[in-house]
Amino acid sequence: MRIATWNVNSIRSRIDRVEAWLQRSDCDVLALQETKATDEQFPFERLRALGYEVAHHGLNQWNGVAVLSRVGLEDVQVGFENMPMWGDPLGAEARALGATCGGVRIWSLYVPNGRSLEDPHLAYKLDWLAHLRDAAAKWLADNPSAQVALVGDWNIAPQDEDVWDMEFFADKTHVSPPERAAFSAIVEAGYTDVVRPHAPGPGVYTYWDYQQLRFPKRQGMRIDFVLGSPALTARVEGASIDREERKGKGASDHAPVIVDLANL
DNA sequence: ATGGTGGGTGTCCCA
Repeated sequence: MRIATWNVNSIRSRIDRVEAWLQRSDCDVLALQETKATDEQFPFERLRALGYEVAHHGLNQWNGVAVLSRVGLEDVQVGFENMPMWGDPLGAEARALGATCGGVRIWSLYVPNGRSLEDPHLAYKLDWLAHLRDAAAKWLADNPSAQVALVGDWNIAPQDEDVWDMEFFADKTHVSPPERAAFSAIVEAGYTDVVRPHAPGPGVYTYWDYQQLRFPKRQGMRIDFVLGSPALTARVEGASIDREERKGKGASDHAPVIVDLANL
């Protein structure tokens, strides 16, 4: 079974690319982030026509997460337990969607962007991650052999090699100790980065800013991850980052991240 | 040539 995650940065502007990618990638499950669409605007039919069941959660032009599956899609859940809210008026943002696909509990996650070290959005991001940790720990406590994949755009570079220049990021988010601690807490709760062993760094990234010619200059960040529960991690046979998809006109600023699981 | 972006409900906000 092949699963993947991809921040598409607007499904409406990227639908041709997503269709073409699905047609060539032999993917069974694809989690999307930043669909930037309401459910009404989401192109369900074009994806169903490719053989996928589709669950989407989108409230407005921001955020938005989806799960596509051709191996079943059951028990869809919008948001995780006690997920923090944001905004005025206070409300849940469309940042987490769970679904069971082929026996794997997939969570498509779009972790809040902290914006800057002084911004209240950073505290929101840390709180959101702490509650995700609590929810994910409980899923494993309830069933230690559960196959769970926490996938998506984490907006964190956990190691120094995950950014192109630590000096550039010295006063920026994504690499700060509190953010890295929040990521580590989820790892310590039992979830493993299953891609890194198959795509070692340095210089291996999943995101390149549109600005400043970051992609051709190979100045990226590794911020999109697939974290597997122990039972899922045991099934991983390979993984890759589809850097080719970042090339050319009309690319998302993120590349798809792909994981291959042994059949049961 | 020392600059160079691209989404969205757009002339501002968000990444």
